[in-house]
Amino acid sequence: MEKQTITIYDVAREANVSMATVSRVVNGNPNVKPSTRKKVLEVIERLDYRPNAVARGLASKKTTTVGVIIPDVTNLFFASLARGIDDIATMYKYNIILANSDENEHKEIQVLNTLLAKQVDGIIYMGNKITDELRAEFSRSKTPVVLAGTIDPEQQVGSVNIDYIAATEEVIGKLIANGKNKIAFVSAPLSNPINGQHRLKGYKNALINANKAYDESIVFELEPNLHNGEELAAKLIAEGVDAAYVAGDELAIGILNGVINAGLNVPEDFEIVASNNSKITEMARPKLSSIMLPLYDIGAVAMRLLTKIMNKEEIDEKSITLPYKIIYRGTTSNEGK
Amino acid sequence: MEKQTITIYDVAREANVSMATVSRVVNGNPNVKPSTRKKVLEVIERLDYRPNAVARGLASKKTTTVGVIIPDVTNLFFASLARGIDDIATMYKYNIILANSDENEHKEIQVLNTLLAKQVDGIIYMGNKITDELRAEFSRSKTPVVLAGTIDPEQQVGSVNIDYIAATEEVIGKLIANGKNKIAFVSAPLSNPINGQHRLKGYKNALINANKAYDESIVFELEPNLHNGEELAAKLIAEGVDAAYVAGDELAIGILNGVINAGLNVPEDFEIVASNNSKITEMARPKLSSIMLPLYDIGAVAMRLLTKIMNKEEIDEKSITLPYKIIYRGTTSNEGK
DNA sequence: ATGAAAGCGCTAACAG
DNA sequence: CTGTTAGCGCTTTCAT
Repeated sequence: MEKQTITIYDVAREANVSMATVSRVVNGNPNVKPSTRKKVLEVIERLDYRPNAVARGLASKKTTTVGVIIPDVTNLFFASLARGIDDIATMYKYNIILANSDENEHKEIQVLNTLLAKQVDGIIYMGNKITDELRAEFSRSKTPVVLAGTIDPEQQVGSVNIDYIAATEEVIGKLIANGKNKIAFVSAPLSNPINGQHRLKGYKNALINANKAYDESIVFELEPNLHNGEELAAKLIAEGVDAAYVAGDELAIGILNGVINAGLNVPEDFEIVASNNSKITEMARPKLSSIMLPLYDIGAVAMRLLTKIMNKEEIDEKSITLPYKIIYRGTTSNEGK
Repeated sequence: MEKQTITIYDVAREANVSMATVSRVVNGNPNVKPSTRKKVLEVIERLDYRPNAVARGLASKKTTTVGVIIPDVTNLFFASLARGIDDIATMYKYNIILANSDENEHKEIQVLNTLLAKQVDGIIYMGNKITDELRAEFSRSKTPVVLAGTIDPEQQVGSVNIDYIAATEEVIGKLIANGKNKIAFVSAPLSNPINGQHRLKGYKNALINANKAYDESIVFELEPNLHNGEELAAKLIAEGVDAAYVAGDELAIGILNGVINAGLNVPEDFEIVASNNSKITEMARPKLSSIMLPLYDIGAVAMRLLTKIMNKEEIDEKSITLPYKIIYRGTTSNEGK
């Protein structure tokens, strides 16, 4: 015999009140006499009643869940953002539906649509380049979208980032100040505006500031995994590169290990700066110097921004720029710092 | 003027059929004449109709979403499981609601309840010790639960794991065969049955096999983070330990770096074996030898198992044990292997 | 093969 | 402060 799910109606009957009243106490509506509230609460307790969020969602047109599109949870960079997102979501009584996209345009569209079908109240998107098709889908629905740690040059929707240009410029400047002559720019695909437009621009700016020529032959674009980093090390050394700015922590560790295994000393012969400061930068030996993105905060602030939008509050600035730091650890020479 | 959401009713009207028919074509019910199916499909296309999953969920009592309770997405071990879970979920048309619990009993109960309120079709739980209260909640609802990479001695619900005892026993045996005399057992809290009962048992077994005494003074229990590992290294060296089995990859890297920074050679003076083989084991220098848990697969199989249960299919064995491997990399001496 | 109609469990006016 | 009454958008018998 099936266990009968007990509904708001059962509670109403047992408590001798109407469904509306039960609904009121469940939702904390103050317009209920304390004594009847108490009575209802007792029945709820006794019957072990649990409101059905789906029914509630249908009736109220709000699901208190937000969709989160993430390239890959297994990537510490995004996982850290996701953690910030979830914590703030929880704080505001939202849950998150997490969907991996692998930065695949087709999957992104696909996932976005199922998220919308599930009537999420909002969406947080993390990824790379936002295709026109995706942008079109974003605006087609009136569901609010916020970008976390990703940049859309069109700036249609809210977003949270740091000033990648300034950060990169600063760090390259430091490398130059340290006496490095040939500083490589190593990056995940440049199709990502953060890499291709912002970080690269910061790199160029620093070069200009120092009166150095931009040399495209030491700008590398590759899939950001450990192996590619290890492999690139030899090439870097062969090119006479003596420092590298690396967009992608895993890539940075690969390069670091590759360079050391090749017999060079870090930071004496070769300096490296990573750019995300995910947990793994501290696992390297020596520990990686890195731009310190406030990963958790980016996620948290993005979610907070989304709650405001969902709540139709006034937003002063929908493109939020968070402060960054640069932390010089073992892969840069720290004299004079 | 508000954009009017278009419903199944609108489609029915425009296509001159009943809602039931539209519902049928949307759900791929074969009992529809091809010509009318075509007609309906055209209207759906024209009106850009998208079924409301919430309404569907209320009517059908199935939400096609599963809840995933995870200690912390930021932990590569669990993130890897989560990836396997999500991929298989997607394959079977489910979405996942991801909720971080921090292995906090209170949060776990809390989260479980909101998941149930949202009428998830099933739950995948990852964590540590399953408290009696949690176990009680599990059985209180008829929502199926599967444990991924976590052990409940009570074996109430389905679960997917490897044979931790055998794996640990094998790896300790190897360390002994390599001539190591004082092998520490370093672990995250032993309250987790995997650590406290299975892994530790494997460790003891190996000792017995080799006719060595169990020495509690070199069994360490601590929060599994990098810093604790680094700090423990000195103690280990002081104790005259010459090898360590470490349950927790981050912890293992900490110990590795600590030991090397103290001037020892790895693996000559000190061997280390990690036990989860998350991505970071390869980022260490030298790369960490490790028990190779099929993390992704554990998640994937757990989700697959859950789909079967949700689908009320016959389950031959609800406690699944996946094969493991041991991969000897740079932190163990590999002579004779 | 198709339609009518009764819910699914809850919220939200509205009335009192 | 409380009850009545419509729905929310879709699935699902049950007829036809």
